[in-house]
Amino acid sequence: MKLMVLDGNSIVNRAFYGIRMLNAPDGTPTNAVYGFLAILQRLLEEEKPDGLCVAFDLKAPTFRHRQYAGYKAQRKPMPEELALQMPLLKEVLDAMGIRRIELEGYEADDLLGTMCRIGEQAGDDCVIVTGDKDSFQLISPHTCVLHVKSRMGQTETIRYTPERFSEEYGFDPIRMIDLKALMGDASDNIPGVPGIGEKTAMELLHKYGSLDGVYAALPAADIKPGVLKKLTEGADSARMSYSLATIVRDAPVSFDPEATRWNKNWQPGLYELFRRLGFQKFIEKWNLSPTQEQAGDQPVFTGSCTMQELLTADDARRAAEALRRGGTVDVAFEADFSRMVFQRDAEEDPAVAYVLERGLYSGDWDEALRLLFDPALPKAGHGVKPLLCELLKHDVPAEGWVFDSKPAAYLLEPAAGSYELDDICVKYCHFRPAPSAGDPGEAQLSLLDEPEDRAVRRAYLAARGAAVACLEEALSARLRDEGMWELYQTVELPLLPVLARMQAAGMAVDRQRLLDFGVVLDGQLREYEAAVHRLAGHDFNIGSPKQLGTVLFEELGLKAGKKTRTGYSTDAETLEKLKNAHPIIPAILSWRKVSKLKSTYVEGLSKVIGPDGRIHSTFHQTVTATGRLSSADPNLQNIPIRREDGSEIRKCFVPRPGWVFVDADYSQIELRILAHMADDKAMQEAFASGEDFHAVTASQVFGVPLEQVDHRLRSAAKAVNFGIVYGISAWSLADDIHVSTKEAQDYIDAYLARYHGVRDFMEATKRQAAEDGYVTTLYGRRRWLPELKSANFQLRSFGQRAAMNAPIQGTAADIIKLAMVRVDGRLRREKLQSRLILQVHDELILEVPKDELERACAVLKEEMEGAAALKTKLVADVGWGETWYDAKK
DNA sequence: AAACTCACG
DNA sequence: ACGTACGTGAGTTTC
Repeated sequence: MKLMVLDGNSIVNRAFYGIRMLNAPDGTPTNAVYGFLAILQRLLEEEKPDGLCVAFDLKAPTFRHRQYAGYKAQRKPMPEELALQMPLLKEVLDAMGIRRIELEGYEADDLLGTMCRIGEQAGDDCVIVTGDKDSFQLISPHTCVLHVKSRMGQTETIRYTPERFSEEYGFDPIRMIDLKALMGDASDNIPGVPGIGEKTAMELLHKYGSLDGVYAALPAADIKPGVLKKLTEGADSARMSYSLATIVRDAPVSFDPEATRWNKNWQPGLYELFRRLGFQKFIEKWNLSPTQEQAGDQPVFTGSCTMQELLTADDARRAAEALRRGGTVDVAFEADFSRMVFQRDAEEDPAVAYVLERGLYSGDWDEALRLLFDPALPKAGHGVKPLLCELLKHDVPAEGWVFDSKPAAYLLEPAAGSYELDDICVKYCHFRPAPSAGDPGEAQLSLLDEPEDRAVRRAYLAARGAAVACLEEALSARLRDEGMWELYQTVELPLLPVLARMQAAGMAVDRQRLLDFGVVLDGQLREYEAAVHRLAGHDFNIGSPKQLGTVLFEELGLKAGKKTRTGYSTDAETLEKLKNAHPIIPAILSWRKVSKLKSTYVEGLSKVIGPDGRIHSTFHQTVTATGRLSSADPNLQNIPIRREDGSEIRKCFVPRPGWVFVDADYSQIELRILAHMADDKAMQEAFASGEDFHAVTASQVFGVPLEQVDHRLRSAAKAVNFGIVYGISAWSLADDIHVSTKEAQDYIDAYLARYHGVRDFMEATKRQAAEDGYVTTLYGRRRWLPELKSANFQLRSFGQRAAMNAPIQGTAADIIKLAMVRVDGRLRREKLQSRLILQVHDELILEVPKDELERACAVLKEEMEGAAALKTKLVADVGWGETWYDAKK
């Protein structure tokens, strides 16, 4: 059988520091337990062990041979939040029916060692899961270690087999004991040989194989005199350390691998326990249900009402008339728009829901839509953008929408990831929308799986409509409380129809030109491929980083740079450094570049050209943490431009015949926002001078006259400017511009000294973020930063950088969104045919009839520059042309 | 599904 | 001491 044994203490520790603070509804901290379960769940899926057992430390004042005076004395006490969770974890494991083991006076390691020995002797394969490296000495042909690491809040495991271990350490796993005997381990209070660190210890072991080998060779060995002295003097300590580092493999336990067999043998009370802890995810994941009655966890709201089918044009007219007499009309619809439900949002009795179904309606469908989506009718819904696009396809105006719960929920929690109506309804209104039981068709919850059940679906839609009404009240109040009501009313909500119109309009593509370019790329691709294969001496898949790594770093013996988890890093930055080391490198870089252009852009874009010859991207309004839009299917916000040969793609984007593109981008909008928000006079002056901003920065920061700022100096200043916006650190700036960390720190210091307004602003922002748990933009958009409270250094640092970046990036997002609303509104008010078709973060693109060119350019520039009155005036640079490439040039 | 790489602001 | 630039989406390979 396959036996999996886990180091409970070590894993829970990793989980605690790796996962942000979580609490059960009653306030009990749960992040460590949650993290442990997340890891366990993944391991169960990936490893599919037959048996499993979790070992825990149980320290007691009894004698044990690994103990000596002061052992573990230096280890910091467990934080209270974690200590509280230990009994909880054990309770959870018991309820899950998972065996655990602990023994007075023994550490988890010893129990793991003992269990694996017994398992191996019984012919089992063992997998040890731990976050410590101590257990590496247990690795054998039948025992491997899964090492749990957490980085950037994500946990991952690395499998150490004897081969993998030897590859990394250069000696056998059992020599791990020797290594520790030499270098010691502060966290385990193993002294080792004083003065010998990891490097020296590794070197010695590589040379002499073992601790005994080192001391056997000692007198005559070619060891540096200093090291020799330390080894001689530390001999006793080394011996003692050796025995301290040796894991016990015969702890007095009666362990039977068979008794650990596990197959989801849940114990009674597991559901209740998970519910109490708020582990909804695991309840769903493992399909747990309450053992007894224990009806649903949320009150169910049915939105019960009288259904009225709309079958004829007359029905539709009458319904529209009736709806006009209520307040807001709540609309719910099927994803394919084949069925829609309209309800009056008022405490009217009896409540009526009008049902419009494509299959049942006898009149002209488009006319029905026009009647029921009358711009004069105030309407509300959830996630209505797709509906608006559909309406536009039918020439029905997308106007008169007064509320959409999806962008509202997004503003309240922009990092939530998903805003399903049911979920936010539970969250903000404390009920789950469900069909009413009294409706025709005896709607049952279980029937929800049967979409063909018309009555159930209608009732469900009615419940959704009712939910929207409740959400409007709840979310509006929350938005007001949190200072985002105006942002919602003046930016997000009005933007909705603008985005819908952009999506519906799409952007035309010169398919032939795209395909021709594809043929050119194909030729290049073959050339580069042949060159790479020839230089490698054989064929292989250049697109496989794994194979590429083997060829470069093993066969050709090039010097590997940084490593990734799974092997050698082969990204462009790494290869760039090797450019002169071997002629294969430039060929690979060229292949990569061409291959990317071909597959992502030529092929990717060709695939999504619609029957109308245009590409209709989706602009997501509820995705980014900062308030930006994102674009998908396809992503039109990452079309090449930076490199010469990539911009050929932009030449394939063309307006309809007789029209042109007008393109405008904000000049340095983020830095202008920074100058304004930080109220930094020096930076504001730099902008006011009208000179090249990065050059002025260079001049001011490095104390050089403007005329003497050369390219190198300007580049450095530009990098610092970017770094400041991203939440800078010397380490990463150094990495980016290839200078020493000290030099980078000097640049930053000089910058912040010159722009002390920026320095104060960043400090104030960080302090504010720590106090409030969130940061805001100029217009009140919020980003929550739970990472700031993390016990994990990396996560916390990330939170601080995000805290500095979000107000700037987010304010830029606010401004361009407002600009979009203004541009769209003005074009329509002035009865121009020109239309907004694309946004790329700081850039807007219009499709414009040639005779409107001048007007459109003026409108675009004015509305963009006038979108915000900053102390540092906004500047938009406008261009136009027959292709996207030409318009931006 | 996750990892890697790379396109954009 | 710790080790990352901020924000996205897509194609390919590998597990």
